[in-house]
Amino acid sequence: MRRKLLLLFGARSCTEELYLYFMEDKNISLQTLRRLPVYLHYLKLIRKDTPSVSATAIAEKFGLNNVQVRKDLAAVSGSGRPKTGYFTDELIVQIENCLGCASQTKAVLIGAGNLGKALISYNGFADYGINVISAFDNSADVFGRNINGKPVLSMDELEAVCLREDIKLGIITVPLSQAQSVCDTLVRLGIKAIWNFAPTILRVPDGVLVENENLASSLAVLSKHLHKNLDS
Amino acid sequence: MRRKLLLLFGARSCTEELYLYFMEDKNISLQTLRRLPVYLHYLKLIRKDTPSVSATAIAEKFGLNNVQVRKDLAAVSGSGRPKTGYFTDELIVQIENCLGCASQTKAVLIGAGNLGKALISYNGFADYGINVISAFDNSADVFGRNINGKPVLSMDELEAVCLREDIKLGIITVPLSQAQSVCDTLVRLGIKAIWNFAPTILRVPDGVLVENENLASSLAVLSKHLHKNLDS
DNA sequence: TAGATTGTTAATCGATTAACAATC
DNA sequence: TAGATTGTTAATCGATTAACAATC
Repeated sequence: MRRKLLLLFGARSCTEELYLYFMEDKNISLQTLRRLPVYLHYLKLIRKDTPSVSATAIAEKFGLNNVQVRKDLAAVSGSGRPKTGYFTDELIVQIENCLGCASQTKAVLIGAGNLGKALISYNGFADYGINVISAFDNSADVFGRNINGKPVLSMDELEAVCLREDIKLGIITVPLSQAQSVCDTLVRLGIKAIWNFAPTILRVPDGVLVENENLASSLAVLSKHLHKNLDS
Repeated sequence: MRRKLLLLFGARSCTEELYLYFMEDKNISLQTLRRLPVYLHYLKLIRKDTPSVSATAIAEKFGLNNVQVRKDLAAVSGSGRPKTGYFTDELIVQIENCLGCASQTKAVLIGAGNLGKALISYNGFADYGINVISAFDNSADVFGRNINGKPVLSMDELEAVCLREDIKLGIITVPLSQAQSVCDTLVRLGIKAIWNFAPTILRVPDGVLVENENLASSLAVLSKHLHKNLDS
């Protein structure tokens, strides 16, 4: 697809060309987007020994359908070659570009309980260009402390920090009862993407994306599977 | 559905009836299963003030389609009444039964890094009948310590514990590089369900369920959404 | 009775997979 | 050239939504 657009280049105005370019890039399916980081990690692991890799080999590695992998890669690359496959280094760069790993996105985390503390201590965010600048929590246990070099501030300071730093991403790790009201506050402060760990579905206006990391939902699936086997 | 089966009761043998009962119970769609805990939490919250609740009201609360909620509830309840809706307490019990909240499932956790520590400190598992009995890690930092009253044991002891306690659920919070080999070990020790936090897709034989809590995938979705908005 | 609500059947939508043509 | 591999078009599958009949 990308290749075709580049061939067309020159026949259209530059603006129109760029528009089409971005439009198409946006149409990556949600499921594809979720698989791309898996491929990316794997490719980084094998890059030293394996200069080129085929979709078939990746599919084999993860037990996926090879057409699925090829479609996923086609969405970001378009530089695969029959017989050869894809150049590993090239593919890594293309996936990273698609995911926006190079950019720096500042984020805040609300709720410094066990899970919140673990997340702020986790250093894997940087790989995706995400930088959690501070946590917010009113509880006396954590308020004022430093975790992983990041300050835990009072909720009173949330507004000032969000506006000053132009924060676009919020991570919610508060208990269920506070989740929706924290969410509403974040939206009011201009946040455009929310990573929600509370076991609920948050209501947000159009243009704000919520990604639910609902541990309860996963537990339900696992628990059900175990009981299914017991029943039969 | 359930109601129909109960009406048929007596016309069939008891064994056949029970078989059908469990078969149908198993066919709850994956997505429905993921939403049930969300409803359950909400119902518990409102049970005091709200003796009965309609699917429409629940749908409204979470911004879902009301037919979807009704289908979800039909899968576990079948006791809804036109005009009234569902009795809150009854619905809670029915969802809990479906999810197997009452039973006790023992689990082990492999990898007591930041995330592993947070999960073992999290007390919400009990709500789903899951009891993490111990963590396993060879790192000198954590090995031999107690976290939230649960011992962190050496990996050498994993086999003995799994077999002795008849463990069916394993939680993987090790780094990517060790994830598949830990998974293989757990499968060999008879584990039937795996909750995987490593950013990869694990390969398992038929009959073993893997639930991926891939933080990298979620970050990819969030990161992409933020960049989409910047581009346009 | 009238109206709110349930539950079911059919239509739509998105994602996966199968079949096949194109290419190095 | 022959064969491996890509990329595309069509078929399938599961989940969501719309339309409607049933019920208290």
